[in-house]
Amino acid sequence: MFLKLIEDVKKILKDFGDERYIRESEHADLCSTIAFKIAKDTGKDAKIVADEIVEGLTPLGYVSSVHSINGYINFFANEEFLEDTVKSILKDQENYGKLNFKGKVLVEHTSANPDGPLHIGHVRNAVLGDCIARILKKAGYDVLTHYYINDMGRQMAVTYLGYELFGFSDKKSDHAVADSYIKANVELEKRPELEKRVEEIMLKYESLNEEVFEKMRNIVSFALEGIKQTLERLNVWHDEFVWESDFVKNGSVQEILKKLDEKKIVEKDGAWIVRLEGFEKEVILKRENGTTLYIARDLAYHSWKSKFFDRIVNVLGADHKLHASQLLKLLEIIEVKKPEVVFFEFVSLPEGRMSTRKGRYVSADELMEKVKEEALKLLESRDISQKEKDEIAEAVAIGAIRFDFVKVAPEKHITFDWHQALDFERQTASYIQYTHARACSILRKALEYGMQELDFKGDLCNKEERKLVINLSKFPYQLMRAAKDLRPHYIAEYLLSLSSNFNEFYRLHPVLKCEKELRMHRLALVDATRIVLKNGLELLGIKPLEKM
RNA sequence: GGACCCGUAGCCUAGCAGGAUAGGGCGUGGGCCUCCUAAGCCCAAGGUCGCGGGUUCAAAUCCCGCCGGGUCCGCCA
Repeated sequence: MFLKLIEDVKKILKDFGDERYIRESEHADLCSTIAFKIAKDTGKDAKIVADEIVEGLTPLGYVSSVHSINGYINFFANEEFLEDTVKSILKDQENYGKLNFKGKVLVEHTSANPDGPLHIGHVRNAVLGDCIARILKKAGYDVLTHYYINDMGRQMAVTYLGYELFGFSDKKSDHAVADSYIKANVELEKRPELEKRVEEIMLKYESLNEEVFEKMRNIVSFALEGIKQTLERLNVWHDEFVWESDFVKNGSVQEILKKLDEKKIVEKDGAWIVRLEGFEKEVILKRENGTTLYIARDLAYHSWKSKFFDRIVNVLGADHKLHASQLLKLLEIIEVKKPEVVFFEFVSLPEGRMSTRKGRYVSADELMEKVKEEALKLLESRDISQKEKDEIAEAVAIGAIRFDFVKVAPEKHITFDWHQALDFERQTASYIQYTHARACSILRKALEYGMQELDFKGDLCNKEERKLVINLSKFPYQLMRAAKDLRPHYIAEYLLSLSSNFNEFYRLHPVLKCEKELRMHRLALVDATRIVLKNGLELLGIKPLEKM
């Protein structure tokens, strides 16, 4: 509905309706700063320019009034806008917010090496990618998600070696794999002659040696089993798990190499080398021993992606920036559609960066367990069943973890802090879940008392209600911004502000105790808020609880 | 050394196609449950928006330089 308001403002401003100068404001429902721009170009006073513009304007559509103040042109929405906002939310329910973007989108995310369990760095990737996929889906796209299984790297050969030397313990599979992988790395330091075996495994795997191939696939699948359990608990979903080695197996890596070769850019000096303009570092496609490198397989994978999708999104750690820019450049050369890459910065521990190889990490499983324990403590004294407590604690814990990662802009470094991770007193997912539960509770009671009619009236709105409705109207607008920029934290910020608006309203204005007309009006508003919070939480993969 | 990212109160963070008193939260101090869930709400203190220049009527936001932190610069992925 807010998008409609913007359209109306554009219409009112006519020639001055440049969208770049229309923005949200704390002083109005919308404002335009076009007068400042014109003042700059013409050398006039912005105040006077704004006054002159406003003189010639007539409000229309959802806009009730236009004012010029200090160069700003302020717009206010009318009561019809408030009513239509609430009505369309109540009508559309879970579909409220849906946009009409069209096309097929592939989102690849997480794609952690299957040499151990997911750690909190992978969680950032998984949550970001999963939220982006949810947002794009709500925006109208046909979305598919991929986990790219990096089964061909050196680290997998070391994992294989670890299995040969130590086997796997009976821990959760991904943790068992990590233990042997870590031990194998220690062993490699002590006995450098084992390097030969590592290389042999890599060579045999790439040449599809039957025994090594089968065993490697089993090891990787075993690790993946545990990883999938973790992802499921995190409420992160992948439609497909794609094996890197399949692109070797089906010949598409060779095809890509041929394509590049035809472009006459490959130097063959034993190894296959491409020197890209503007890059200080050359790209190696093939080693002297004939095996391919990651980038060769990645090119094949992206060539495949480009055939089926209109928009391709990759979520990657910032350490992949060089690789990604080289990949993009090579894709450009062979005329293949390029992906949009969403980078996120590192999650480190107070004692430094994490490393699976060195066994220095906080696993996602450990994080989920500890956060849940903490959530359970808060529920101890509540008069609800143990089963309910467990379900609530689980939803609160997963929500808190997801929210903590999605809330901060991806380009910010995160230093993981246990104290912060376990603190529910902060404004976090549980704040939004609690607000949602509050709304549900009022509606539940209303139903119990036989007060099921809802009837929102624009003219009954007080200050807090009006503010709340205006913010409710912004949900599709915020979704659009998040989908365009691939920045899910807009949604997190939005839900916090909406919760705050609702809690202010809740404190000052009783719902169930007022006379009928006002009660029906407020109940409608409570229900509309409930719906938007629910839809918003679902965009972030957080369970909207009805009781807490 | 080069390239990229970050630097906003004691701590975490939003704002960064320039614009109205720099928003939140944690922590600190003080209030609010005979009333729809206090995982809530209100008030207060706390800010050279890393530093120095520049552009502009206007800079947290754009440009340049510096400082601090991170990442990358493998025939690893």
